[in-house]
Amino acid sequence: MVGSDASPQRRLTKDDWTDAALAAIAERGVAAVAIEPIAARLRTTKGSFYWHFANREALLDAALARWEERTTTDVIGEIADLSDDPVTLLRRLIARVIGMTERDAVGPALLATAGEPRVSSVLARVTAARIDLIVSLFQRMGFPPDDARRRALLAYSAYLGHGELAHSTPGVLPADPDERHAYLEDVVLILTGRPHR
Amino acid sequence: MVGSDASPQRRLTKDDWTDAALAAIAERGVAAVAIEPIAARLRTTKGSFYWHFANREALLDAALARWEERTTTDVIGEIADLSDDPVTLLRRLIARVIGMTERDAVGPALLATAGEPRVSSVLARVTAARIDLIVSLFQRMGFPPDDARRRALLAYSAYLGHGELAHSTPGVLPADPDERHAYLEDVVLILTGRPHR
DNA sequence: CGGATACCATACGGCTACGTATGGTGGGTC
DNA sequence: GACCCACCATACGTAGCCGTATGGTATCCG
Repeated sequence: MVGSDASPQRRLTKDDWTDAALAAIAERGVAAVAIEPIAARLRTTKGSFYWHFANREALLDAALARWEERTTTDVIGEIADLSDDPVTLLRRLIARVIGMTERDAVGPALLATAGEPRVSSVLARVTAARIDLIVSLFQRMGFPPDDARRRALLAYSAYLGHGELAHSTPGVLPADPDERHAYLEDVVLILTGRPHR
Repeated sequence: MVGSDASPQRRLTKDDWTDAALAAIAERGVAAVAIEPIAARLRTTKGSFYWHFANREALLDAALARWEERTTTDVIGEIADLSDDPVTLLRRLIARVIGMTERDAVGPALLATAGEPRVSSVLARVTAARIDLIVSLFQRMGFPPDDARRRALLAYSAYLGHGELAHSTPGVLPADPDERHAYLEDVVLILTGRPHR
């Protein structure tokens, strides 16, 4: 349920195929990047595909590259406004996750296929960039570097895990908007709070 | 890298096939539960498989059931000794996760295939059981029910996410044992600490 | 030691996906 | 209006996997 099924009768571009591949990944995993099924969804045939791409691998690479770019540029670039105070930024970052129950399902799908080298290298870059951003937020809150890194790891783990929950068993997450907001506030307080001695 | 490839020349049991299927899931996802490749790994043929099982679905069901049983019995039963104090239990629970870098990779693989009904029902049960356990821990620490549930959600999200990180990009996690221990202590303190006003 | 039963190998047909080859078609350009 | 080239459909051969059918071997049991 991402890019829908495309209009019937117009010419396709390389990007149409890439988007369809990402939609397939989001729905049924990397293994679902198969030319003929996607062609059927796009209401075209392999003939179109093999004009735009050399083979299946090329399509997968293009999809991964597109996701990497979108993910890093959008999320990180949009958040890291660095004019606001770090707690606000962290809250915004977390809200972005908690807010959308229907998240981008590509990330989870890729995590499951971390075995493939192509996938794992993309994942490594995206993960590192995101964690570094969160580390910098905690540092700007006054946490010493080691402490900041541990908190960032915890925060990012929670981010990933929340995504998995939303995608796999959304029933356990708060459905009511008020509860979601309370949860968000609680998470921020817990992650930013100095523990009692 | 779980069950290795089995000895060459003895008779196989149903459980041998089930274990091999779980190993396949751990390595390459649910889609890797394919009879002929697994048969090759077990150094036998489909003839063996179709004597023990009706079809591929039956094998997948058996593998999922086995994982569910192992997961709930082992982890929950072993932790929920309920004689110790809840903070110790939580620490033990978290340590079990942080401790093994090489985790059981079946969980992450299943999360990725939450689309399939068979997978999702197993996941729902396991997830609910685990979260309920953690909720009870926080309640026994004195947190009111709503608060306890939110903290449990955060803790379980972190659990899942940590597993994903360990499985996909272990490089970002602390490698040094001392650092791992410091991380564990920090996580416990953060998750159990009352936030400052 | 002869038969029955449990377990396995092999061969087959059907399906689906990959990749290639080759022949359309339609919208720009002179 | 002839042409060309970007773009697509169709047909083909190959390969991997499913599920069935059927025959083979090993082990137990009387």
